[in-house]
Amino acid sequence: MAGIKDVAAHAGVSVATVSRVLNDSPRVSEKTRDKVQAAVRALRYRPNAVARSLRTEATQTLGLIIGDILNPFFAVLARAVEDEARAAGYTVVIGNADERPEQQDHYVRTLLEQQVDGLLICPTAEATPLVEDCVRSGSPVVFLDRTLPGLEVPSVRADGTAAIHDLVRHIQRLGRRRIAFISGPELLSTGRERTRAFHEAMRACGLEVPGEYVEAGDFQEASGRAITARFLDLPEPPEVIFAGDNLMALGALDEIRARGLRIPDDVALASFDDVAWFLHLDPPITAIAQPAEELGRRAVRVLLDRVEGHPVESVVLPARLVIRRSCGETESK
Amino acid sequence: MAGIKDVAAHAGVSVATVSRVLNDSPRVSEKTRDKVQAAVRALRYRPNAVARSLRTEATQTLGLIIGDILNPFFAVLARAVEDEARAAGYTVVIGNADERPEQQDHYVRTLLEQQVDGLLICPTAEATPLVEDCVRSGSPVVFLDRTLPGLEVPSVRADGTAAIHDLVRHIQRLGRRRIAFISGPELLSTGRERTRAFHEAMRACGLEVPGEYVEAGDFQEASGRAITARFLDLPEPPEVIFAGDNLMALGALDEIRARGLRIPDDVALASFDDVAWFLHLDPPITAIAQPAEELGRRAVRVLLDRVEGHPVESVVLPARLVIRRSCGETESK
DNA sequence: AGAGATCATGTAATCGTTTCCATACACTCC
DNA sequence: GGAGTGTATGGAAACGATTACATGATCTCT
Repeated sequence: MAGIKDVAAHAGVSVATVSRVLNDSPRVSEKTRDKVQAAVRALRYRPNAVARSLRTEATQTLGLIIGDILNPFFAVLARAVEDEARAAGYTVVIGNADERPEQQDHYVRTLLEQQVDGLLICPTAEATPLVEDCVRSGSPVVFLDRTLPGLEVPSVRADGTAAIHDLVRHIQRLGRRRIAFISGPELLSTGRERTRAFHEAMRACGLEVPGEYVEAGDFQEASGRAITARFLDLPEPPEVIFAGDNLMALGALDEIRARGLRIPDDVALASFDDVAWFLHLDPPITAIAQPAEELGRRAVRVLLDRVEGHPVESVVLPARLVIRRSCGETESK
Repeated sequence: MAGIKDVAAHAGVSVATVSRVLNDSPRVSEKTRDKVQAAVRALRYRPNAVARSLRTEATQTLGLIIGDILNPFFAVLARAVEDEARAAGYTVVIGNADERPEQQDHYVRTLLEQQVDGLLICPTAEATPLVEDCVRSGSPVVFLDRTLPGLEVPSVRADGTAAIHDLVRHIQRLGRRRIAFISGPELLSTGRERTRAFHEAMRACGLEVPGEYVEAGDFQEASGRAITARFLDLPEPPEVIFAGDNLMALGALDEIRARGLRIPDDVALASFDDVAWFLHLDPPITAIAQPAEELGRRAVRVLLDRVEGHPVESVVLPARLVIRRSCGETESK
């Protein structure tokens, strides 16, 4: 593979000059610039980013660690992160933690060794020693979607509190009161936050939440289905089932269908997380949409600000209620 | 950041020895090994992969260029590639070409500069000069899902021919004959192949294919919807609409629903590509499933064989028909 | 006991860039 | 015309690891 030396020889100049041309430094005469560029083309020279990074101590690369690329929410996030990063001249390396702390650690370690310029993490469960370490040692890290308590790390996330209030009020106006919630894992900040918001909203609307009406799943399809089954088997089953994320909503949907119940007539369904195909279901599912693209973009901007040493602040964007038909026909205004 | 030199100083040995311990070379005494490892822990030393790569000329990184991470088919592919690569000690950098040749080129260039050890490409449209160049210059490239004619590159893909035959026969047995096909772009090998297989299958079953019953979309939702509209406006509309990929099937579904038609009673629907939520639709969609995980895994294995200089062969795996209810109730056996 | 083999360790070159500093040449100005 | 000021270029030292080769110590065998 041709190197900068070969280009220099071919153009009859020194490597320093070639390097200057490549990084279009101003101090190069028109003539030599042309000679060098001709040599570059002739030899099909391609700069070696590894060598460059070693010297400049910057890789123009960001790391992104997410729960699971197969979850549409994360896919959208990843896509947005990549687009924004590319626009800023960065490449993104995505790591799939698969919601397992040890695999998350694997990626943190690998990405740090690869000398990424910054790291975006959607943290799984509690902080691991490695993550704490790397935060403490000052690596530029930004948390995305989720946060970890007790760590001084800027984060970019959505707040669903208001939207959950809106949802409960919407349901109440449609004349239903018995709402059950499939909550997320207590270990995740998003799980905790949604559960708290649900209770608050119910109280604010003057609605009861019996203990059996809230059960924690693991954000995966199977748990959504199992919990829905238990809800429906209750002596007094709920009129509405609200799932804490899109995968558990899917599980709930399956269970409801399997029992031959109709949505929304027999039981209504709503979900946290909006995904493209909710719109295509029959009936379309009422959901709380997180601004996923915006989250991804903002996260990159915050991270790059950190990398450049600017002071940064956490970002919280509101989620919003998207009313469709799965909780009943919308009241006319 | 502590380097190998600091570790050496701390342990009272030379950098060579530290390096040997790190790469667990056998020629190190038990005692020094312990000393070095202690120093590594004490200093929280983390090897610099950039420096290592420069010296060893290997980055332990693979590049993967796909059409769009938001398409569930590619998401599954990406996930499988990553899993298999990680198992082999490699990291994967994913590039979203967004089905645009120039963006594909951007990633090819960037990934080559980053010195990836191998490149997996799902090529968009025709070969660009850059891709041809890089293939000709012997970079280890493997095509995934799609191929490019005229280039000597091993590929890993699924063949849907047999499954499309099965589908047509299935539909015929259910008593329908007028099948329309939303085909993919002529520029993509997958588009061409599916169209050819559809025609063959129809002929083999003795069914007619009027010219108006085949129209090419772009593998995106909107085109699926528009083409479906035209099909349904035909004087003699089809009894079955077969979409060439999952996104166009979604578009078709929307158009059918928007007209208040019932599936499968008024018109049946089938899709190439199976995605998780087809199962959750009402009715569940009959589809042709590609072995996406297997494709991803095999692609990595073929690529790594190439990287290691072994002779490799292209892989073709069969797609298979998954019968659900969107074409009518299955005949009892 | 001395030659030769074996083993642990160290010295220094190297990978392909960037960049600091020196240099040489051409101006301008008094 | 010599001092001063730019400007284009080159030489060579980094960056942080790996590794060929050298070295000195210890062991084995006759």
